[in-house]
Amino acid sequence: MMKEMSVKELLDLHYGYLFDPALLEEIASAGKYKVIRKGDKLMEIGQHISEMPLLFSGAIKVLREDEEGEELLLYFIEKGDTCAMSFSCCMGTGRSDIRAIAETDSELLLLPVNKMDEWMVQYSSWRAFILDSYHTRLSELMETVDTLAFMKMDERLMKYLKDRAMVTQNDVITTTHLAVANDLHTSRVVVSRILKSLEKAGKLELGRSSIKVLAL
DNA sequence: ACATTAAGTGATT
DNA sequence: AATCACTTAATGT
Repeated sequence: MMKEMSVKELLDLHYGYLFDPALLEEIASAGKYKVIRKGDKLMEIGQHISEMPLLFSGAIKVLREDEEGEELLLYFIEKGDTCAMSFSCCMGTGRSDIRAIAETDSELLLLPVNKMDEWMVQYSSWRAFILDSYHTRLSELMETVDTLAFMKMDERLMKYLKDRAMVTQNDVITTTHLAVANDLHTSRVVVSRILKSLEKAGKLELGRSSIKVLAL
């Protein structure tokens, strides 16, 4: 239906109001446009980072891993967002602390870190954007910490499902209880039990490999 | 038809 | 909330 858009057009559409024309031009020429499919891995723990993603559409899931290789979901990066963390990561160790996987099909632009550095001093709009992104990421991280520390498993699960429905723009989540358990760092049995009780409470509808969130 | 994977459940810690 | 053990149900080949 929609005609193919050039990178520049996509940039103008999603970020035009944020950056000044000169910067938009630079971003368009320096960035590498990429389309990724659901489930694709964007970043692995320990992998070297030399680029920062700028999301046009879709959502990226950011995970942490413990010593035994068990995962834990940190947060989602949505369209119009970026991961400024990768910037500081490059300045420091240069290696990723996290794993990033596409939650949905997504379009993004990869920006080389050295360029970002230049833009920081040249463009105040870029500086403001990075700072704001930093703030957003930190807030989300703190929210995750709160969730982990203060909420019970059933509340955590419900929040997780709502978040996931939100970023995918879809109240039906296609996943397995096992996959959910891995994201929340718990066991499948626990997830199955809580999901059942949430269904009885009328908050969900369960199917094989699908969960429909009703209480949005 | 058979094997595999997803989900449900009681009992125990 | 986690783990074990076992069952049932849906799906893939």
